[in-house]
Amino acid sequence: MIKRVRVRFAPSPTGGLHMGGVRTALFNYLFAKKHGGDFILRIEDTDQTRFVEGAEEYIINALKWCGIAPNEGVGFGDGPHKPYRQSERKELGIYKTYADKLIGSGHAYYAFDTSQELDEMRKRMEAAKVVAPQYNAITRQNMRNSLTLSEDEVKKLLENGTPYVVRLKVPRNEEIRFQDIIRGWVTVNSSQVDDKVLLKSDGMPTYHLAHIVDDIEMQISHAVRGEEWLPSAPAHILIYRYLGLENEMPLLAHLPLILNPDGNGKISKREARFPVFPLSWKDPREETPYIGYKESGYYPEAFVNILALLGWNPGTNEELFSVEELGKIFDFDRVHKSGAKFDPEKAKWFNQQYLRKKSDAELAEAFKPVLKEKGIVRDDKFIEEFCKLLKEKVQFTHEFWEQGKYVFEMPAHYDEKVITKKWNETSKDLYTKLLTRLENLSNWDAIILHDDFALAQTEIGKLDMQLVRVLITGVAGGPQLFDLLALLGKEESLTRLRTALSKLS
RNA sequence: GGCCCGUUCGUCUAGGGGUUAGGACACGUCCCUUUCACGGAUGAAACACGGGUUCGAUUCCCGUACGGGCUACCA
Repeated sequence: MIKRVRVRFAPSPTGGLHMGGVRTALFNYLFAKKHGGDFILRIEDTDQTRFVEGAEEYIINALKWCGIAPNEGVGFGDGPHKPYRQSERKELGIYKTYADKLIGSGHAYYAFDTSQELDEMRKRMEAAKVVAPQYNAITRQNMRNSLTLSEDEVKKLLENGTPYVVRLKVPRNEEIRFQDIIRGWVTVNSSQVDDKVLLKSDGMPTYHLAHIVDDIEMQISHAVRGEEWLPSAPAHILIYRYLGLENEMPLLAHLPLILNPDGNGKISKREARFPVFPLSWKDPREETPYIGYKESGYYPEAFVNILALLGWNPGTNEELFSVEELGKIFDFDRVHKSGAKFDPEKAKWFNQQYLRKKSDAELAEAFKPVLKEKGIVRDDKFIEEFCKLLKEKVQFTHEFWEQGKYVFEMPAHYDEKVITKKWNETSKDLYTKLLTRLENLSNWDAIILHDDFALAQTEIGKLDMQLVRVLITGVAGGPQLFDLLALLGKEESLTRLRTALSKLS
């Protein structure tokens, strides 16, 4: 029997969703698309101490912006397995049922140790030169739990309402072998796995129990998550096994991490010199908000394209893909094992590629707010023409202004380098003659201007086109000069030329 | 420290027992353009190291080095 593909993205609402998380969501989404399956959003809010206001909403909005919306789950209409928020599922007693089952079969036990007692145990272990103190098959023998306490004592403690956790009883020395879709077979000895807490003293499940219960109940076919989960996967295998669900458990896929471009480690939101969040994120606990890809001028399709190629590739030389295309060709067999350093420079290039695919009208529409903000009024046709001229020069919409503001404003000063080099005592006379010629020109379009300039050179002397450009715009570079003159129009162009001539005397 | 995972140009990567080790970003040069950019061409640039296995290893195996992850009543 082949299971229907059902994958989930299951973040914790502990902050803004960063690009690594989005990439995990994306790969889940693409895999679901590829196999015509379901993509589910589950909110894993089992840690009440780390809950952050607005995080859940942010996650939902970010997925929407990226165009990788789940078809089931929190914020996306729920579905047959609702609720999809673990805190709500806990109220239903779902997790306790499974925990009780494990206790019943002797694979889990109650532990009454206080955090102080746990600290003391760790200190003792460290003093005894144990490098990694663990609550495990050895140390649990000296702790206060239902394995060391008598049945009566345990009963009494429970009746008295003594706080307890439920721990997984991990065997002392047993090979645990499991297959990962991306990494192949992984073998770990159970001596390396601690007796993981399954149910916390506040009654909430930990991730380890909760995700397993939910993946089973929600009929998840593939558990796709970051590499940071690989070390705890053996414990998860044990839980499935002790629950008698090993044959029903989802296939595992551990994704490589996205690494910091310079130096090492996972991308850090604090130190990064590039956006790490898709949308800007204001953490209620912090002063300054983080600016997002959206606010930095990235198109969602570019952002998604960048992410898709971090740790995966199509096996061809093509690099530009829409989400739809990716959903047809993506699969785990071409996902890497090793982490990928993120390159902000290449990210910009991707955005440029998408910007250039936009029509002049679309670009103009996006640029209008900038003009409006500056109090500049121009008709649509003018703005479109402007965008057409400058689109080859920009990577982001906001650069239209930086690159071409001289179209909308009279030059305040003239590029010094060019003036120093090219403006001499004969210039004023020469360009005044040019001005006179242009005043008499009846047609003002790029081709006519081009021809007339050529002709002018034979009649009034050699013109320096870059100098002309500087007289008109103030800056040394820009789009085709004749196109630019045509865009400015005769009156504006000549006014600028006159102004320059008088200022430069 | 221990455990797990990894390692092809600076970066993202293709490839995979016999290749001039391919592409993209960034960088250099040239062409196009009466400027800049775009585009085109081109250059520099990589199989971490040491042992095996093999006629032959960048490719397979083992070590080492390096990188990363994990090592909570966090996910």
